[in-house]
Amino acid sequence: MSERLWSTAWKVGDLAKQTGLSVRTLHYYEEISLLKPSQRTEAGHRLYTKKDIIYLQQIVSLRQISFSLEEIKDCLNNANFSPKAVIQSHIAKLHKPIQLQ
Amino acid sequence: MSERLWSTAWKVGDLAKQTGLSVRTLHYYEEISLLKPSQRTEAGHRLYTKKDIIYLQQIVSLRQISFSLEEIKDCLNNANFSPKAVIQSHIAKLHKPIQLQ
DNA sequence: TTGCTCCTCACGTCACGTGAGGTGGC
DNA sequence: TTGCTCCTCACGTCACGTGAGGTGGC
Repeated sequence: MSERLWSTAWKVGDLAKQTGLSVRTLHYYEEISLLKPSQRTEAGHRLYTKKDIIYLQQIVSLRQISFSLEEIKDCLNNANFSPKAVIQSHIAKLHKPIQLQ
Repeated sequence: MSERLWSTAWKVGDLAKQTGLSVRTLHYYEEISLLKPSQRTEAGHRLYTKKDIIYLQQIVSLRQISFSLEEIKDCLNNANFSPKAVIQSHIAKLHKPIQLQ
């Protein structure tokens, strides 16, 4: 009956090790509805699928360029979201020089 | 007597505009003894010198690669501090690939 | 059975944000 | 005098860290 449904899924600890995030961080992302695992085991353990992981990689990328988690949520929920445009606008900001005097 | 000592110095608001940091952030950096302005006016207004600004630019650089303010303090207080070594170790970390399975 | 990982609270912390109330120079 | 910037509290918030106490599969 229960033939390890999660053979192609990852538990929260696996994902933490592989991404360098903490388990607490993944819990928090679920808490604020940023990334909810697609499945749970019968015992209530979180199961992340390949799809979840791809989504998480986008989150991590945007976080690295100092987006707030709220902004990331907006970006990824927006059907018009274009990674290329986001990166380009980020680079444009970086090119604004720090001017003294 | 007081012939605008700060002709070659910047007030906290000037510095905020030019670096993109907030005034509160600069207050906070002084509060935790990360960056104390070299001078104050008679009225108690913070005056940052060229030296302070160079120091601040190092802080901002290290913060951008996700150093904590405590780590930054240690780095910059360490006589052996080598920007090159820090950046190289940071790049090495980035090259550690995210591995699944 | 022992160890490890998982779970849900829940309080603590870091790095600021955001007024509140008042002072000071062009 | 009006506006703007400056000051010092001090409480709030975001993104987690860190136990506390208990459950579950190899």
